Amino acid sequence: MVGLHAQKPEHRAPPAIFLMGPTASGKTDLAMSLVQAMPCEIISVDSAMIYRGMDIGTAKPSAEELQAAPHRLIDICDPAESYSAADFRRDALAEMAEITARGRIPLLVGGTMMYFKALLNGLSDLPSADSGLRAEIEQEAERHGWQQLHDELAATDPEAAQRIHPNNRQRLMRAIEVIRITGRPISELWAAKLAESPGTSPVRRGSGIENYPYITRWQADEQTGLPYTVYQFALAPMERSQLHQRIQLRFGKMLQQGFLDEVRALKARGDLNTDMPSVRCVGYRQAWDFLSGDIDHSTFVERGVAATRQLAKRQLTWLRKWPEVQWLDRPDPQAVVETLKKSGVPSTFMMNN
RNA sequence: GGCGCGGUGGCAGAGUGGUUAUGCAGCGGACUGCAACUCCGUGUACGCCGGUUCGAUUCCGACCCGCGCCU
Repeated sequence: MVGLHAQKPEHRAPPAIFLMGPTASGKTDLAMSLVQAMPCEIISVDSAMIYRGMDIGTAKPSAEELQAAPHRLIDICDPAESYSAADFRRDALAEMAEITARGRIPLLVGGTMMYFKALLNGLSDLPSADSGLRAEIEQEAERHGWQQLHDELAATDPEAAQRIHPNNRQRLMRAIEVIRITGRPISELWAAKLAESPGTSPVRRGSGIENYPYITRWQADEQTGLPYTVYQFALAPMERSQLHQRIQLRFGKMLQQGFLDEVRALKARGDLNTDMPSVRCVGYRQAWDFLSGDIDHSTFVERGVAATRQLAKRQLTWLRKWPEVQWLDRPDPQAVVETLKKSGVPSTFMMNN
């Protein structure tokens, strides 16, 4: 394939499309249509679909759909593993670079807003999680109480203490973890990223992108520091009640498709537990409780559906304040194509093959 | 028809003569390495009418509705 970028050496970063939206809004449908309409390749942005063996409950695209439109970053982890926003950023950048190098457009589709944010805005240079240290911190908390840990944080890093509620153990633990590993206040490390002026270093070292000559020639986007021109879309029905309806319907379908058998199989492995991110996923956690005999079937369904609604609400909270998104109230590929054309995406990108 | 018990916010469920029960759901929000996570905020609701009282969701009476028993 002739390098489209080489033919049209504008000093503009190559395109990338973000397709975001709450659960059950029809993102997969729209992505499938877009793959038909233009030369793009899908990268999943979903913290649950990364897990192998978790297909029904995560609403993973079907085998036929995956055949027609391969999704990257799906089925990349065992349910016993955990995966972080930093992992995602690294992997997504590598996949984007590869797709772009082939003259195609990366289409990032999903609902894990934290991953989108990490990709778009980057992350500070922080150490990754240390399970040993976390266990230690947890023990201390059991002895002295979480409040005391928060007091401790307030003494050494008042800014972080102010931003993290004392009840938010997970984030409190993370802050203390980082401080103990680096010996520096976490708020200082957060600030370090903001100081780095965006746009000046188009290629992030270690991202994998520097291996692709097509890309290194472009300026990074001024806003994000990403070496892509990002077009962002948010898909969600206008009416919340409509989304609730879809969620309810879809949960019922999942049950018919054997969702409980899927969870039964996970449970039967014997090495998974409810502290793991995989088992904490919406629906799975409630199914786990049901299969353990802690709740009855109707409670399971009720709580599973409610948890999904709550997920959708949190996703919408992210999206509402998201800058520069175009909202779509239904999975209409034409609307996306039109926007891209108007935005000056080269027409060679608009025709498939 | 008679007797008994009960009617509390969308649901569940305490309670009191005058100061917010609470839980769940819903809604709003935060969120830089577990993010489909984690966390924060948010509702004077007491069946109806009358009476007692400075004051009634709480006491008294009638009525309506539900459940149970009796004829």
